[in-house]
Amino acid sequence: MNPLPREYYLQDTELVAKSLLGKKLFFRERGKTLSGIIVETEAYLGFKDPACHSYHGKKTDRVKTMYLPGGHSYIYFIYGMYFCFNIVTGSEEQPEAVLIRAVQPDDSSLESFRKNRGEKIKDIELTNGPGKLCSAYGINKSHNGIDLTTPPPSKSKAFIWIEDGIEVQPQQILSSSRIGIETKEEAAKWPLRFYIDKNPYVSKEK
DNA sequence: AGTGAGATGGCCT
DNA sequence: GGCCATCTCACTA
Repeated sequence: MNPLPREYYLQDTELVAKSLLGKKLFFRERGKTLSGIIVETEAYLGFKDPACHSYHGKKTDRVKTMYLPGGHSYIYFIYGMYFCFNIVTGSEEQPEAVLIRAVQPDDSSLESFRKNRGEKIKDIELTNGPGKLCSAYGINKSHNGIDLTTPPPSKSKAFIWIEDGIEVQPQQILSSSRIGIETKEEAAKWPLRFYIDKNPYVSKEK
């Protein structure tokens, strides 16, 4: 286990969103470790971003974990059925985050992912969307606010962390507007979604 | 392959 | 009461 350090997450949010492509997302609970390569992310830029939950300094119960230092998980419940997994970036005064939208499953995790998602789901459909990947990993609200840089003292507690994975060249990184925020005025156009070119595990082309 | 509706409940005004 | 950083299924073609 070799989690990326705190300093990594304190960098510029957009930079982190791009840099996370190719990294490995690990999740360990009840002695079982699942993993996949991050292939799609979105940046959410805090105070100045109308699409961000912390826009204009909003700090309701749900958004509180975004005010933790970079390198914590921010997980919220959406559409009555799904969870979205984000990684907090920046300092405590800077409630920004990166949404993980899709991963490419590691072979060692395929069996568990399918068990969590349903036996008839194709490999390609297991983790190609923010709600799908949470369901595949088994990530839910109980994992909100976890420190991704330091394993918990007790092994029985869940841990989520990121490690270096595959190398991604700058020219392999494409960007687009973010998914699902058409109603957020001009921010709907901001090119803050990043994904690996031609990777089949990306949620959708655009 | 692409479209459209329904599921389902926390969150916020 | 309406919105929502989503997904699935049934239906066209």
